[in-house]
Amino acid sequence: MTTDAMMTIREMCDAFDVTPRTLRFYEAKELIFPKREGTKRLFSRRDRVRLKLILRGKRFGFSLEDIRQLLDMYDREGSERAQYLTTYKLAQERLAQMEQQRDELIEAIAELKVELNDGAELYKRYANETTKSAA
Amino acid sequence: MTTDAMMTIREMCDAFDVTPRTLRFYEAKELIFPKREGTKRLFSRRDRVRLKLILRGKRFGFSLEDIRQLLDMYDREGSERAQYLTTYKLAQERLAQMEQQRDELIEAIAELKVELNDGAELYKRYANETTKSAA
DNA sequence: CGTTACGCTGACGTTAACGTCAATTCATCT
DNA sequence: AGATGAATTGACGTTAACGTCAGCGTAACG
Repeated sequence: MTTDAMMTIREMCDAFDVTPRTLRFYEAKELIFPKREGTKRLFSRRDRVRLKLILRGKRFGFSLEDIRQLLDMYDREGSERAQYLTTYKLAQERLAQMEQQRDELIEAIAELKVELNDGAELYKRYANETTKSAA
Repeated sequence: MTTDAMMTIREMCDAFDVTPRTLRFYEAKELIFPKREGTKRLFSRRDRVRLKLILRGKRFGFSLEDIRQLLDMYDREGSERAQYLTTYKLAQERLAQMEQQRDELIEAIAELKVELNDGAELYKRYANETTKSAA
């Protein structure tokens, strides 16, 4: 159904907006497993699914190492409850981190806005003085 | 008024919770300018003010290089309107970045929560099956 | 058969912000 | 005087996720 053919490295790069180096790097890190036609890489549907998950994981802020472990567990999904729980726990921990990060960010934004307001008033005064002396 | 004495590197480290390496690094990057008593560093009130600003800047997510530029302008605060505007603009740009980052984070959190819910239901099914087969 | 394009494999480079370690100096404590 | 404890400089190490470059093979075009 979902285009089942193998894809070349270039097609992959165009499809996912990554560089060849990135794909080779992910292969070296055992995140994807392209087959070979002679020496050239061929990416299967499975590789594409994994790459999609990798990129999503990155958006979530997971490290590649985290992602590799998650993918490994994802493979034998359901086969081992304990492992699934590990995945679940890892994701929840990450979620907690992200929420904390979000809160810190929100606070920092608020602080920075205050500074900017202070600054704006300072600037207004200077602008006034300048205007006055120019008048 | 605000304790005007010079401080040793150790006092600084204790006061600001940084390592000596950090202070030396900041000096090398020309963010602070401790005097010398023989070969030993002595930090003035000015250094302390700057360090405080540096650490705040880091909380805001500025790079040290950004911070250095901001401090330089801060020094001649008010003396040059154009420079003040530059500072202001830089801070606003950073604010925009942070707000975008915050929004992306919030979205990623939402996505991740959905995944976790999906996962939780999957797990419930497995748990059920296991319970059944155990019964 | 020459060249142009693409792919492959090492292997070293990059960035930020320090950490870590060695060799040395200096002052103080005993 | 010897030992102990801080400080200093210089230099290399670290981490993540690739970027970049050299040197090589090969496949198709004309």
